[in-house]
Amino acid sequence: MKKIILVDGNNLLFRSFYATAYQGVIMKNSKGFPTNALYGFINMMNKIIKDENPSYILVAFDKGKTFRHTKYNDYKAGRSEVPEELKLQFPKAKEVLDSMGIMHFEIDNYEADDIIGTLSKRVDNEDEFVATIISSDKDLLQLISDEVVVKLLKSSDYIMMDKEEFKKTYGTEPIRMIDLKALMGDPSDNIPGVKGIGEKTAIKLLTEFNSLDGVYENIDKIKGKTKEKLLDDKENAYMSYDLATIYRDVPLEFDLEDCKYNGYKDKFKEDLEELEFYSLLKKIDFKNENNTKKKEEKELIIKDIEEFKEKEFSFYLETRGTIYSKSTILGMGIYDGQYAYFISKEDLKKYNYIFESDFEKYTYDYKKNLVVLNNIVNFKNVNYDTMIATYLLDYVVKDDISYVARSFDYSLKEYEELFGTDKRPKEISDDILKEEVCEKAKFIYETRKQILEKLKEEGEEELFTKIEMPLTSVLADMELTGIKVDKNYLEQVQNELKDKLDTASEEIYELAGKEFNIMSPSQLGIVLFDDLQIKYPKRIKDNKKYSTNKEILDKIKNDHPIVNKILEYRTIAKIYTNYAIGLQEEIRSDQRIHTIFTQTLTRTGRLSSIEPNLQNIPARSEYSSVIRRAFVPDDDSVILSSDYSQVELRIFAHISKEKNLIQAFVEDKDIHTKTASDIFHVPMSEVTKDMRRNAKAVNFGILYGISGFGLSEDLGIDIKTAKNFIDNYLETYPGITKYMEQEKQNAYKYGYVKTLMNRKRVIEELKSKNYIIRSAGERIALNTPIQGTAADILKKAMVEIYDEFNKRNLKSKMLIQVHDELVFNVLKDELDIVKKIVRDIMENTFKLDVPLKVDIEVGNNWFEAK
DNA sequence: TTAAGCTCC
DNA sequence: AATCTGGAGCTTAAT
Repeated sequence: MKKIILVDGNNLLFRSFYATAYQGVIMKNSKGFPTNALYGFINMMNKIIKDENPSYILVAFDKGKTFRHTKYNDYKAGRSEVPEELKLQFPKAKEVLDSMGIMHFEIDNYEADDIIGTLSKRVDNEDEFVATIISSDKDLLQLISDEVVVKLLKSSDYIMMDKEEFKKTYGTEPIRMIDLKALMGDPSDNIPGVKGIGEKTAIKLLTEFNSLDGVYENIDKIKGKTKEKLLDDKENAYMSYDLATIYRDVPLEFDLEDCKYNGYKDKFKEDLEELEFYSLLKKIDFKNENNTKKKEEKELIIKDIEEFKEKEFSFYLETRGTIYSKSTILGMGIYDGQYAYFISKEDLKKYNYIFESDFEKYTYDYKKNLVVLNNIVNFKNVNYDTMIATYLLDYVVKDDISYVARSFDYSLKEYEELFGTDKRPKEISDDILKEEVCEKAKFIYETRKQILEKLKEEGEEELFTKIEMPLTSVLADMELTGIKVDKNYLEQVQNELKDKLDTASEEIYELAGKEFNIMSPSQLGIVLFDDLQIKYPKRIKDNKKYSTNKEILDKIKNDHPIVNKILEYRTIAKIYTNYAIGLQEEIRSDQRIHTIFTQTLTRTGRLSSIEPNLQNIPARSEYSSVIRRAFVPDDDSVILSSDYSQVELRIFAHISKEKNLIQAFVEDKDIHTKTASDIFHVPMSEVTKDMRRNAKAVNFGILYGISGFGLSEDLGIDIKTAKNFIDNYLETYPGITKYMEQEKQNAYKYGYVKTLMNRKRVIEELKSKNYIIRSAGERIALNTPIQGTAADILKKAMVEIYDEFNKRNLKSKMLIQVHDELVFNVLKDELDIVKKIVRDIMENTFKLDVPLKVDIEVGNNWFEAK
């Protein structure tokens, strides 16, 4: 029996391209030729040769305009453009296949799918061959037969799909993949399917009725929404069926026998050199033609930790579970540039001295180490964290190190591959664990110089070493400290709110004339707009669903007494579940809440706070005082809150260099009154409350790039007046118009923007052909430097305040950061000095053309301190 | 799992 | 023709 490998070349190249390109970084060689797609492609081809040991292989490509041989030929024209950087890599891919001795094929007006479909049909029709198809496109699963299997690519590995496996997963025959797609659609392939039906529903339908025809023949047996959807989209379903069907009669002038694999040629080496894939060059065994078993690349030697001689090293802590309060320690890998070592969980304490040395240490997610190993290991001189560094380079960073490793030619096993999912956890053997954590430590060590070099190129060295790295320790300390919360008090609040909710809901049922779920937008919509016949204040769009959000309810609150009740119910319900109950559940046995500050998540440089989120505790609403009173100081202490006054507007004034705005801040005027005076052309003394309110909305709107439409909605005025406000504003402050134009231009030119401390954000949206997306990109370009600089400044202040507290041996503690506010537990004895330190540092840590101003308040709980 | 809604700066 | 304010997290309903 002969085996032929059929590879979907387009699919492979696309995958490899987008695996890295969406992070905004496209790998190029020194000549500037993009190579990211080629890297993954060649790597995968090499892996296929190694794993499959094929005698016959063919890589198929799309050619010409892509269309299916159906009556819906032009449908697929809607697929998005291929990026230029990817297009360039196609010819090279084919050239490399030649030098790898692998046949490839393309033919006008057919897709790779069709070629593979045709060849697999031939395999089905004769006796000598079996086939293995390789792609990540599930569409191809329809080709599975007794003689044809599909290996579905998933990250760096693949899943074998044969007839049995398919049946297990989809509960039906492979040919029904077409019916499945007809129902669920495939956005990536522009196949619409039936709107609102996803994979789960589609599989259920097919298990019951076997085929698309079967579904429609039995449509009366189907109930509710699903039936409606099916009937609404019947035409689309059948069109999708045709689109999803792979054409299997492409005119081919060659046969299976012609697809012999010939083995690597000398030119392959040259190609890799030209592409500068040095790690691949090392890995590939060129002499072993037609692959006998290969030697692995240089084995990682793992020695006994007892043999470790002190020097600089990297370490990687493996834990099960990513939330550190709930995670278990599995062990630690260490790499010293030559050898690797493994320390088991039990031994970590014993080898603490290794981490306490003065030698430099590098890791990934240092904060997790500090929190999880608190009281077990004392870390000293850890000055490099791959997670932080790559975040600053604007890679998308996840908890899983393997994710970012892919961007650096490294393939590390993914968390899921090693540990499975929450539902299906996998057991991991000690040997594999040991090897994997050591590989990870090695990755940290070996990419460090390269990554530091990139940081330097971007001018982010100081941001990294002086702000983000030290901040990691500050945040770890804040997380470990936590904030004291009065549980009894919250319980009491919970009970009171519960009563209010009960009363309110009864009143609502009374007014509605029936009982219903007030929290259900769809039920509420029916009550308001159908039962009570309140006029819907907006045009109802095609999707024919009523929105019942606050904006809508505010507009109709004079039409019926029920509306205000519902608004009230919603607010109380939110406070009740999210805060009164939610916060209680997060209080640990030490009476404190320990949030996690994510340092590598936001695109602007802000922190975020999770489990629970302490950055969205009510502050303005009626019930904010009730919740904030629950946050209390320790014994002999008070809560101190210190927040920047209008920090973003001040930064805006500085960056735009708008004289009028700068002057207003320098003279310490009420900025919104001043703006009102300027845009309404009245003296400051004559600015009315209403004028100030309008000016304030414009001030903030401008920061976010609001339109006349948005401002009019915000202020409840007509669009024309709103536009007028904005025009007046821009006329009054010409520097701002100029700045905005320039910033946009730069963003288009470079594809990214930077904050005052060089934090970088790549803006892919600016490349979009879609006006809406591009406009969003422009607003991002304008807002990010401002929001990001504000984040930079407060982070810098946090590090300095923390150091100063330590230097002076103060026992007061920084507890929470809320973007422009810091919350402290301050010992009463230390109140004066803390006030002074915090104000001094926050106001002076970064010099702008306008002064920075902070407001400090103190109290016996967070409410009193605000 | 996704969308809607609401909380914060 | 559709959209219209930047950055987050959490809960509930609905599918």
